[in-house]
Amino acid sequence: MSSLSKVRPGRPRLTPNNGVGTPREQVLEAAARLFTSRGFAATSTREIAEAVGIRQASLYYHFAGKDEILAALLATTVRPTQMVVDEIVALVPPERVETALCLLALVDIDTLARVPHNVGVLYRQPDVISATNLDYARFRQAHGELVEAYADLGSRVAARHGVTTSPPALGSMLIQQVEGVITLRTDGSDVDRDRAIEIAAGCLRLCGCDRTEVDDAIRRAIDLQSRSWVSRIAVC
Amino acid sequence: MSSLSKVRPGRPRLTPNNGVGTPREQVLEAAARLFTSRGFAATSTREIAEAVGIRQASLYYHFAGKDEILAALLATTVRPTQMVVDEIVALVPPERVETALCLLALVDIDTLARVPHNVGVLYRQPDVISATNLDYARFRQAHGELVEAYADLGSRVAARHGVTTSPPALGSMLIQQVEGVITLRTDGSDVDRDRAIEIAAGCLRLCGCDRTEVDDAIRRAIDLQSRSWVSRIAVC
DNA sequence: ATTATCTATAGATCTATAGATAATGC
DNA sequence: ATTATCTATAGATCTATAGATAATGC
Repeated sequence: MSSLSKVRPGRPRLTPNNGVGTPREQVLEAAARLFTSRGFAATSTREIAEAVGIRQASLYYHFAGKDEILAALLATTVRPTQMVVDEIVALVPPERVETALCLLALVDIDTLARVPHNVGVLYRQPDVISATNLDYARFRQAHGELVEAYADLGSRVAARHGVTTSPPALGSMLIQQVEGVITLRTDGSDVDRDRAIEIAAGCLRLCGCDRTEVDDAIRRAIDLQSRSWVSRIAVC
Repeated sequence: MSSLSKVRPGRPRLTPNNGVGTPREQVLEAAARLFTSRGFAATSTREIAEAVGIRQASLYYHFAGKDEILAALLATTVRPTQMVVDEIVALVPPERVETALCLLALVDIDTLARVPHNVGVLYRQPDVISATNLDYARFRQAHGELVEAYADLGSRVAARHGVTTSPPALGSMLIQQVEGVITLRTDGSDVDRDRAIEIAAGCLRLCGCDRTEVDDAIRRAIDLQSRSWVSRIAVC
């Protein structure tokens, strides 16, 4: 049995369907790749169709329009971390806030480094923001909650070290650090395990941890990550 | 005498010229605002012309095309910091690396917070990157040199504190922190002096400085900045 | 009959060019 | 004469719709 999708009804494509998944999924995959690499407004429906291997008009059987393709993409783009923040925090005893922060950072960095196309970056593109009013608000809300989680854990760590940075500022500095992964990937660097650990260590130092505390928290967080389900978070 | 531009030859505009600067500058200003807020590909030449108050075709008297407008914008967008890194570093005695790093960060944050439109963000937009092959390479080069300056200063500070993060990784973490200002501005937050200092302090902590070292370096850097020409860097 | 494609095309842009026009400046 | 605009428009897209067609499935 072939790994190709089983033969479906409907008129055959001019170039045979060699893609994986349903046609709808093929469109989303191609659109994700083109939107993130060339931009939403700069990508025509024709280019998406060509990437899939169908005619431009055939897109409209699956989606009502270009905006709908974007909306469908954005809807699937909750950063997996957002689903599991609470579980991550609950995994660590409250007196080990450093470890919790470190684990959150590591999980987040891992997912950002691994998602196939960085669909999350679309929310930073002005053409996307002006194209979708509804979804953008929802994304900002969810993202804001993640920032709050960083702010909460971070400022609890910071308080122990006399670091007086305000929680909101600290939260945005921490997530900025983690989301540097997106920039690195865009620039073509690969984010390996060592790099992930360096970034997580940076987060701890941002909160005022000294070297031994950083090393300790990293060790514990890596251990927790390797033995728990959080390492197996779905990557869309 | 009026503050409006003096009357020029040429057929008058349908709507009188109330803008400041030459027509060329008016086009660049409008394009900067639209490109950064709505995206390059998503902005039509008609929209630029309307923002200026002229007809779409009149743009072509000043620029050969939309790409030329973009190129002219990008050409004026060397981050002022890039011009003065060496001077900033030279301003501080070599044994005070912390202060030098802090000063560099403060100057950089200040300029990023104050440039009228964040034209630098254009280089992060995929449609811009694929539209301009030539200028992009030059920008990356200049930006890379700035990252190296951060990497150099940062790792000299880090070495004193047993922080073993590799210089390139540390450099990108530091600039990531500083460029968080761009994200903040995009999100509508205002970056005041206190916020700038918090971010600069974060840079020092990233390199392993403890609280007293951070406070000391901040104090010295602020003093240097206030008494030297670097506070008066041109903002395009 | 249902499904998923195809061809063909309308209508709305959008970019860029050609040539006219209304000022100033000599 | 020179300058900076204007009007008009060609030609190239680009999005979306209408209707035909070639498969499967009952």
